[in-house]
Amino acid sequence: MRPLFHPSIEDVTVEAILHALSDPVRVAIFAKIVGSACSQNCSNFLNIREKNIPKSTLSQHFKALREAGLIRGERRGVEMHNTPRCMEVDKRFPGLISAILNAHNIQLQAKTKPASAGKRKTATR
Amino acid sequence: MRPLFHPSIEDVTVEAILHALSDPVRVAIFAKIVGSACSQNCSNFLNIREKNIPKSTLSQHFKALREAGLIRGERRGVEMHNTPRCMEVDKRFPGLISAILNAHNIQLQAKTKPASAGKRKTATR
DNA sequence: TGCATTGTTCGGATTATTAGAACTATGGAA
DNA sequence: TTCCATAGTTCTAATAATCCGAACAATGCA
Repeated sequence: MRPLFHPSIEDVTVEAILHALSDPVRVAIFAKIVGSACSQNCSNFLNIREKNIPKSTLSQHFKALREAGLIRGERRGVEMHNTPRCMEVDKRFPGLISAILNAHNIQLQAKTKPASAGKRKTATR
Repeated sequence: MRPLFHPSIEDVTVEAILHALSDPVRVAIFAKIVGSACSQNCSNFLNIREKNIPKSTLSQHFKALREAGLIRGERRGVEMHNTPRCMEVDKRFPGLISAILNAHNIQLQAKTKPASAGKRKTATR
């Protein structure tokens, strides 16, 4: 089996990061990896966002996140440990990841409680 | 000709924004629209980033930016005036757009002058 | 050795992106 | 008014990317 490829931090591009995080499943995965204290293996995400993701698709998603430079994957025995590369990425592109994750959270909150402050003006032209 | 569609700000999603800006041509267009004082028409971008973009492709790119909620397009006579929607978007997703544009600038600078401060450590592992 | 578990790779179907050609819409000049 | 130039859009077909089931590889354990 082919060894995992990780770009060195100076080869990481904004385009690749944005593309990787423009997929709802992938942001959800990334957000969970960032938010959890210990590293996560892939199968923890077989049903994320109330959807059943086939594991072949999951594998591709993790590959996309890895090759965008967002996570680091390390095989440990039969499973894989995924850790975020936020520190490095943040040094290269300050504030980028936190702004994206923050926006992602705002959107989630607006979706789960739509009756709150979101509708003060009925339709913002 | 079909009227232009613009999403209202609460329908704008992070995914759509990231996807729109994950294309090198589209970020370049958007950055220029944001950076210029007056509104820009589409044909100003027929050759951006030293590439010749066919106008049918350009038209699709502008549609993508519009429908992501990033710009507002307004037909004035024969041409179109494009203005950014940064204010609205920033109210919804604070810091998102500026972080992306900032990262984009960092990347551009690193590309145009690769011999400067970018290589203090020969290879950042 | 045999098997369960975890993740990858392959192949075909579906979907998105690209760009040339034909088209629409507007403003001016003759 | 008629004709033409200009600015964008839509149509269509080729190409590329994505998705997911099936087959596979790699590890750990009974």
